[in-house]
Amino acid sequence: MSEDKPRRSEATRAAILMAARERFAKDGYERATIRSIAADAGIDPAMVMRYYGNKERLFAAAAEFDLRLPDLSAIPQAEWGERLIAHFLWRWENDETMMALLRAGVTNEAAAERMRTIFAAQVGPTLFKVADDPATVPTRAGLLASQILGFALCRYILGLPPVVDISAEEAIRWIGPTLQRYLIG
Amino acid sequence: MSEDKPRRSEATRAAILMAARERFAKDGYERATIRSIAADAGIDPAMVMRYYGNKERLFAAAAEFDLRLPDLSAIPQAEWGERLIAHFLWRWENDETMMALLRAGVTNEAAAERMRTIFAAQVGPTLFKVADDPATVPTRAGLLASQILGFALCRYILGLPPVVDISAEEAIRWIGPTLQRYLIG
DNA sequence: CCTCCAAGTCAACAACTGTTGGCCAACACA
DNA sequence: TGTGTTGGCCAACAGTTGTTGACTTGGAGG
Repeated sequence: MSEDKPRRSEATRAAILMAARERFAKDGYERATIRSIAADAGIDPAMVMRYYGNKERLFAAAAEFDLRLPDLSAIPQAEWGERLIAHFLWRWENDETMMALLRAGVTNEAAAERMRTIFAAQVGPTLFKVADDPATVPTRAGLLASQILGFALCRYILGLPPVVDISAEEAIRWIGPTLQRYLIG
Repeated sequence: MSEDKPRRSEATRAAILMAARERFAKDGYERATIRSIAADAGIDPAMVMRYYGNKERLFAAAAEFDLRLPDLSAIPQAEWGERLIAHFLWRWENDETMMALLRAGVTNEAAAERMRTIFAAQVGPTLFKVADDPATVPTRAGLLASQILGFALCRYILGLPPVVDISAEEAIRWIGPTLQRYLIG
């Protein structure tokens, strides 16, 4: 009545979600069409609507994301910066949800709002737990995000040649100290 | 014959270009429609086609951009980082072409290619002129771009609250040293 | 056997897109 | 006066989009 009990089959439901994440990551929000997502999942476009209602809610479901930030209190303070950039490098290359979120967030306000929420809910608390001066945490978290997102933007989305060519070890050696300074400098 | 001599009126031609830059900056490439641009310019959509041929070429014209990088050899080396971030902050807030380029570059391959070209043609040479070791210039330029673009992304596009709230002076004090290290560290 | 219902397909809708070609008004010049 | 030419508008095209509702299938339960 109040909440309809929709028909469902977990298998195709998951297939839709996977295809959606791929398309949103590759094409962004507007160019990823319901039809292309359905084709990738091997089903009819109408199924996508039946399972997720509309495109906006499909994106919301596909963009559910956990940064899986490490517990900094279990890591020597001197290694925080390097561990963080290494973590994000690995995360970015093994979960296309981040790419979907960033590509969509640049042109779609709802996706941008989602990124802000994830940032506030996951980055903030991680830093607060180990902060000397809580008052500076938001600024430090923001600067952290700016360097990490900027590197990902240049490397995975814009494909700036010199940034693409940087090895993982080099990236850690260059960017680790930057994050370190933003965290405790 | 071979090349048609199109009808033109510099006034409306410029109005179209200005409206296009605004729309591309606000909406990105796919959501900025010829019709909305024409409406902003107060003319008929067909005029846009007559003056610029098609959407892709209109964007190419609207995304013509000069970073106006300062000549580092005329600045004390110790100030390079702060001067650069201050310059970009000012540039970003006074020319929406950068926003148009970034918003479009994230979902449109031609726009991304344009950003790569601008980067290679304007950032590389500026650093080469004052470099000790030319071999490291591309990497340094790439890291520079990652921090600057990342900050702009968080501040002007995603609108992460703590990054939006940072004052210009704070931004210069935090990010200047980062760029300094990427340049000569 | 029949019945029922979830799972899925099909065809169409209205809106919007980039793009095209024909038409009109005004002015320049002979 | 007539004749181009320039700058602009209008209406329509073909294709694509998100979305909807009616139809078909296939298996489980009686």
